[in-house]
Amino acid sequence: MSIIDKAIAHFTEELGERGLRKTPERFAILREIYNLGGHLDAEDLFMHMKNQNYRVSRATVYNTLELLVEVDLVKKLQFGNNITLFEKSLGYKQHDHLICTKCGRVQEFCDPRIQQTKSMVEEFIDFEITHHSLNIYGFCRECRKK
Amino acid sequence: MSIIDKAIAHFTEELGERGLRKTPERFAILREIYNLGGHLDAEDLFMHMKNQNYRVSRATVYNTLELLVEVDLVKKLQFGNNITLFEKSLGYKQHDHLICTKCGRVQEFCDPRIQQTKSMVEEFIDFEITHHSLNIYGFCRECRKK
DNA sequence: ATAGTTGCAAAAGCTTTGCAGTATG
DNA sequence: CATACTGCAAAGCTTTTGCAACTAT
Repeated sequence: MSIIDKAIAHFTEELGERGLRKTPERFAILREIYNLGGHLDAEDLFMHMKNQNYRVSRATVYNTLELLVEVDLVKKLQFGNNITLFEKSLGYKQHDHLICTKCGRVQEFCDPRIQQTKSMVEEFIDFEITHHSLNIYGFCRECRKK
Repeated sequence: MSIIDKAIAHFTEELGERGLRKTPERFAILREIYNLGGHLDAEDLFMHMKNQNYRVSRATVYNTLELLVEVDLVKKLQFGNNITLFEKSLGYKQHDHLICTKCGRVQEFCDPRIQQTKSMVEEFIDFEITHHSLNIYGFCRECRKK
């Protein structure tokens, strides 16, 4: 069973549990995100759907993205001030992001230390963590050369 | 010499070096941020200035905030989707933030591990770091009790 | 004197909302 | 068939921009 099929199955189940309707738009958007891959914003996604002659509205794109974030199929990323991107999350291991402020490129990286930090926070500050966001900004290798 | 005086001195120097004018509005905004303390957004700051009968415009508040971030006197924080807050940074040691998604409260915490992560990124990924943002979201002690 | 800055209001950009029509369960 | 969901366009919010007036140097 491929990742996309697992995602669709999970979405179907969640929609059922929540008493929400299984509309074709919702599945089309999920499929598009998983097929495209990478990081994309709401407008990108909307245009991609339009270009393929899907009849979807911006409102539905925004609503569905929010829903997909809620059921953990998509992660919402916030970089800098007004850059919001989304990425598929099923089958992805935990990672954080490096953002090049010159060329805008986004790289992923992993460091288990963040897990230790989170454990420390839960234990000593008595804070119940739902999620985190670690972004490191600077210049990527290519931009440093120039 | 108090923190605020150091901040003013630093700002004066930076403005001089950059050939920018030392306008009363710029210093008034800097003073307001350091006097108020805590986390505040652009609109808060604008209203505070207005209430004290300062004659400043929103544009100047935004421009000056950006300038203060550039000269490292103020840090810009981005929480969730559309929450941008600013905090004074002179005399503050490095820290990150815990954001309660129920009551909106923002707590600060320190963990030296983030420095190790940054060193690792610089060394092994060849990425030149300028700054980072680590936000942990969840429920604070008070909200967990309810 | 002369640019850099400011205030004001309009514009821009992204996201949400209202409403009438549509289609899921 | 009832009503959750959709498309469309208008409205909302925060931030930016354009321009005439002002002022630091």
